[in-house]
Amino acid sequence: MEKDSISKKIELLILKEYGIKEDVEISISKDTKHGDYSTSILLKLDSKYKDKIDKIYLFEKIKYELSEYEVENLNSFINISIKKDTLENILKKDIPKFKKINKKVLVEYSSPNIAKSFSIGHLTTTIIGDSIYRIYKYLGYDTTNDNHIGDWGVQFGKLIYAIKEWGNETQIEKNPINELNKLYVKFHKEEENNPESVIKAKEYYKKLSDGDKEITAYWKKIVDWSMQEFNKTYSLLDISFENTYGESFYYKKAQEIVDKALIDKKAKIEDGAVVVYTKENQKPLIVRKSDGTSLYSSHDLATIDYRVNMLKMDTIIYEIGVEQKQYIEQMFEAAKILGIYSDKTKLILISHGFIKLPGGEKMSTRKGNTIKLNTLIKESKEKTMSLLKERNITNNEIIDRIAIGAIKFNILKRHYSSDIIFEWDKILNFEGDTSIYIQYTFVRCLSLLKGVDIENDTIKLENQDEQNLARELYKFNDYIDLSKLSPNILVEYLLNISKLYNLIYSKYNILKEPNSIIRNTRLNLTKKTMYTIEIGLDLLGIKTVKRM
RNA sequence: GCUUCUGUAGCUUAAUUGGAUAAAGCACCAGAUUGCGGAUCUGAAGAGUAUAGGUUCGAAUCCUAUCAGAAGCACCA
Repeated sequence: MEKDSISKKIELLILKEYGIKEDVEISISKDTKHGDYSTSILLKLDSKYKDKIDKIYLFEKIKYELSEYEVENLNSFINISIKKDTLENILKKDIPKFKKINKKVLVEYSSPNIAKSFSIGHLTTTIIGDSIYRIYKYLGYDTTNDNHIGDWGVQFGKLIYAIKEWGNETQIEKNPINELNKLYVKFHKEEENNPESVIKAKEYYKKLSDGDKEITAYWKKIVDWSMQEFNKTYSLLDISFENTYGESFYYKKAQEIVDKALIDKKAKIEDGAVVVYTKENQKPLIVRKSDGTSLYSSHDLATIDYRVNMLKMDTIIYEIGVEQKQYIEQMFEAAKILGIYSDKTKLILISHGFIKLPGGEKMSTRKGNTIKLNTLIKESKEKTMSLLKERNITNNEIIDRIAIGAIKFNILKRHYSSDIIFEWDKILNFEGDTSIYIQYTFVRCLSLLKGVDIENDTIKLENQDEQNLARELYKFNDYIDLSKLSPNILVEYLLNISKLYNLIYSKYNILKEPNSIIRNTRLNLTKKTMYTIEIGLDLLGIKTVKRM
């Protein structure tokens, strides 16, 4: 990345000149007036070391060091611009690939609960997590992903009770999640007047934990039924997981961790349950229930243990809802106290906001006001289909790519932490800052280049519009790096590229341009824009189309 | 009650984590078309970032208080 190489050069220079080790942050300039990259290092050093540093002298040194760029000093900000001939040269070349980085990264996302339907509430984690996974991989990290499904816990005791009491297996098999959901709801109604059912359910969970054959067989069926449906959804969304270690994978290890914590006196028994004290003024974390069974917190501790100590991950990213934020942070804390991980491993929590209904109401399975993902996809497809029909396109793959892209884009374009109010016309908006706009730009490039020969040796950036586009294209890799935990930055970037290209497209001739050098330059810009969009959209999990 | 988070044009959101004149889309208004795909392009208007203080060369971003909203508070995940 350009950014990093510039910052390293300046850091070295400062070290050599003053013996000071200082991080030099290079940012991509927001305003074209401020060049391509800029840094406020002079101001920072000045306020930190006052008399030791001569700003003018240091600036001259930096300017000399960065002679391959145009460097200027404006109110003590250093603005760095890429020279025109560098831009022209780079336009001839392919987009550079990132080198392999010897760091292991795991991204956990999606993580639905077995036997519950996949609502649009799960969409955020699934789509953002997937984009983060794709970006890390592209950046060269040794990256993997894990769908931490909720396939263990008392709810299975409840479900098994419900199936045994009221279930009809052939009926369940036809429409598993729907039927299981009904049974689950029925159980919750029943438990009020029949306390016996809860006791029974807990017994089943205990039996499951102890490996009882009959109960385990039920559990397995429930998991398989659900996974079949989830997998359909994932393939529709073009999302795949390298690992699906659910909670069931960890419950035994969880118990061992708790046993060890007790021996080490890092956990204690209170009211029959095992707890770990974390921060002062904070309620302790329960890691084993008083009936001896494990629960989510201990499964999560075992999960960290496995990822850090078995898989040797350097960075673990959790893409999870805000409602779990405080809990997860406490659990991280507990993991540290128990010696499961140290600062050597980075645990990153990406906590996304809610999807709410208009009026601010939260969706909940119990209230029955959830919007199913399948419904959303269906609506999006119908809208796409009717718009494409006007253009005589009925190709299913094109419909899918546009419809699914629009859904993903709507989630990815905002910062993950903000809540989303679900309104049909907004989430299915096809105008303005949308994936459709970017896909359309791609189609324009593609159809323009059809059957055209591009020469590589003659490129001259004649006007400001062409230069602006070339400059932005040049920074693609910098932007990818910036967006690794915030895909919305990449979204913004791709929209900007599209805008810059569309301006050129409407303002100038490309194919009809008589001057062969100018024509060729614009064709190269077109090609580069096209590839940039294709790679960029792919990192968001969105596909391009050939016509629309 | 305690803890955490949020508050930015009429609406939906950005702002590279403390940097330069707060940036877009929608809606509204005015324009571009015998075009390489108009799902396009140009322009205008619109906020000084909930409020009041403070720290700093420099604040939407940090600190304090107030107001408004949301979430989490032990054997669910």
